[in-house]
Amino acid sequence: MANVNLKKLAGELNLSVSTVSKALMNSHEISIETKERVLLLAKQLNYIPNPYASSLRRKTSKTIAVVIPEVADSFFSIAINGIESIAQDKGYHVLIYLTHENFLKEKAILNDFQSGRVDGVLMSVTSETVDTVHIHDLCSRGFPVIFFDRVCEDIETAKITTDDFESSYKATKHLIECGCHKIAFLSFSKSLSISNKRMEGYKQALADNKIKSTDADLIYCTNDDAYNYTLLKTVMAQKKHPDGIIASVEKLTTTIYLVCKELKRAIPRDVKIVSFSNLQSALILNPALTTITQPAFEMGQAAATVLFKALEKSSFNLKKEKYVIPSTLIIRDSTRMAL
Amino acid sequence: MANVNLKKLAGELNLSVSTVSKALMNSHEISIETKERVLLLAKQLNYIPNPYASSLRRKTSKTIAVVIPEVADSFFSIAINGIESIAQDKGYHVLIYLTHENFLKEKAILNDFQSGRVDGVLMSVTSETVDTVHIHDLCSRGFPVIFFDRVCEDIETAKITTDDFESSYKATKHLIECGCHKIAFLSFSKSLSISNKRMEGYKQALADNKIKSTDADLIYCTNDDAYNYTLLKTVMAQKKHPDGIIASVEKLTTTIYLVCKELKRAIPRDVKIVSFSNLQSALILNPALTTITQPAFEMGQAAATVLFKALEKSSFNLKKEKYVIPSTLIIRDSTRMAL
DNA sequence: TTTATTTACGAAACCGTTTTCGGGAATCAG
DNA sequence: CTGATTCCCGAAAACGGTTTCGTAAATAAA
Repeated sequence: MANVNLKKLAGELNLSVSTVSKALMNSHEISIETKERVLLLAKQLNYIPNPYASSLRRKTSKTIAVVIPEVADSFFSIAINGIESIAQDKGYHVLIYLTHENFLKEKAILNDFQSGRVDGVLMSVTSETVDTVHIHDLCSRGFPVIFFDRVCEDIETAKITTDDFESSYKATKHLIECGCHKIAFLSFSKSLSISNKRMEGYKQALADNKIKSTDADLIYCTNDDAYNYTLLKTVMAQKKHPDGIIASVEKLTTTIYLVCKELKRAIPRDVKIVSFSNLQSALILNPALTTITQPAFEMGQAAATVLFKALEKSSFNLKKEKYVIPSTLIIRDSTRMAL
Repeated sequence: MANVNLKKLAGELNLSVSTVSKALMNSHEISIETKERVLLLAKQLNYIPNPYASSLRRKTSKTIAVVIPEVADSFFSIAINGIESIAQDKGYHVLIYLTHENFLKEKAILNDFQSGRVDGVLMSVTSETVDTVHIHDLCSRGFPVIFFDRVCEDIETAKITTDDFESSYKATKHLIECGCHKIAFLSFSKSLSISNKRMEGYKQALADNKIKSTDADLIYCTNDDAYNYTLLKTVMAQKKHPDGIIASVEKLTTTIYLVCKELKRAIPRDVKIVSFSNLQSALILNPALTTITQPAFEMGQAAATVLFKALEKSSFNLKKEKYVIPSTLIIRDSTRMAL
């Protein structure tokens, strides 16, 4: 492929390889005239340096990794957008790895990073991740790890999150103010801190409003849509079904809507629904969905920005970097009182 | 980072670097006992080869690129899923590049591939791409380029598409059968072949059913949501507004729904809508959206599969590879007659 | 026994950069 | 005029693998 390299340029110009290299790097050791000669020919021949030779020598790859559970989720899609926008600015390349919520995959992917393939990683852990030695290993080697959204509590490194507790609290309070008495919380992982924080916000709001919380109202969904469907169906089929629901993850929205449709539970009359979601189509749903919308793009940008700060200054202390970017509760028809 | 390398292993084992390397590659030149010794120590010390040293020497990177307009679109998200699933199987890494429908970005990104950074590219061109020399350049150097979804007609290489003409024809016919007489087509690019094929299918269906097509019914939307909103608003505000609409791209769905809501045009009573879309939430929209759903995951997988065939056999002729995976028309409430 | 072949390994070149080091020529200070 | 700097460049080592080639020893063939 890349047929024109430094040696070729050097040959054409009657210069040494090292001189050409330095000229291209705008080194002060090289005279202006020589630099111009080199630049000119390099442009003419469309010289493009071999990134792998360069990475090998410099021990930096100008590449970062993004490790996420999946990409078919608008939060992660939009976050990638934010990450990529910063990376492109900085001239970095971004490798994408999907774990599909599989812990072993996550482990294998991170293990590979010891090879020096990437200069740092932005990640959201899987819902299965409880053991964190694979991440700890990387961190202890000084490898930059930045968590965004789904963080590991027990690892001290940069974390970009949203205000999960507070926004969940607000959403729950909103449901209560709308007259809900029996509010269910749809969790999707027992281990994920993000899921637990949201649950805590929910519980706190109930407590503050003197509503007793039952464990029966905590619905543990999984990554399996079919399973979730039957689970939610049994929940909503009960005579004393919840009159308010908080879905702690976007993908549960479709399921709960379908269940309500099937069971002829009218939203918001029979049950009011609010969901953590970044779906652009939330406002054209039937009915329009009240959402807690996470600042996905901003979180992606923030994560990338922090990483690049660390890459630019090796003394940069990632452990101190904690950013909490607030989510916004957008009230729509699915929680409307008079309808 | 990667402190344990071949030299280290060789030292510990009293072997030469070349022997260790060959042992790890399971070369026949190395005795079984030596191989076992090497493998054991490599595992113990968690040896991970430096990918860049290897790429430099072998002139292959075990990395592919995916170049797409954006990722916050369910078609592309799902397609990435398909691509990544195959790549992970094959032990390849995938670099993501977003063009944001910007031709110059696309050009710069592809130009960089001459460096040997990636072994091949899967791409969907921008809506601005008319000049295709940058792609031609790569192809003529024998660099594997696989188009998926948004292809360039004038470039002979592997193409994975869906049946844009036929599915658009079917959708239009469906609208006609639902009693629509004035059907508008929402295009999003004058140059994109995919957009034009869909338009042709639409026109053909009109012609076959003796409905005269007016240029006024071809609505050219852009990448700017706000612009599209006002454009569609003026269209739908007319007294003789369309009674049927085909949205040729997913992102226009939200816009047209909002416009109808704003203008109190009832769907499907006043206007019936069908959209090219992979939104999972289509069936819980207000009303549920009739879609032409593209086989995004399968297209991604197919594209990756073709690429890996080419990478495994250098004699593989990409020019002959054309796959058309059909879309499916899913009829829902937004085109229902009696409502 | 001699010759040919196989087996198992090491030395060294190589991939294309970057970077250190050294040195000749020119410029400057004394 | 001599010595110290500065300017500009090239030789060579280095990065960490892979691959070619050579070769000593063991084995097979003649």
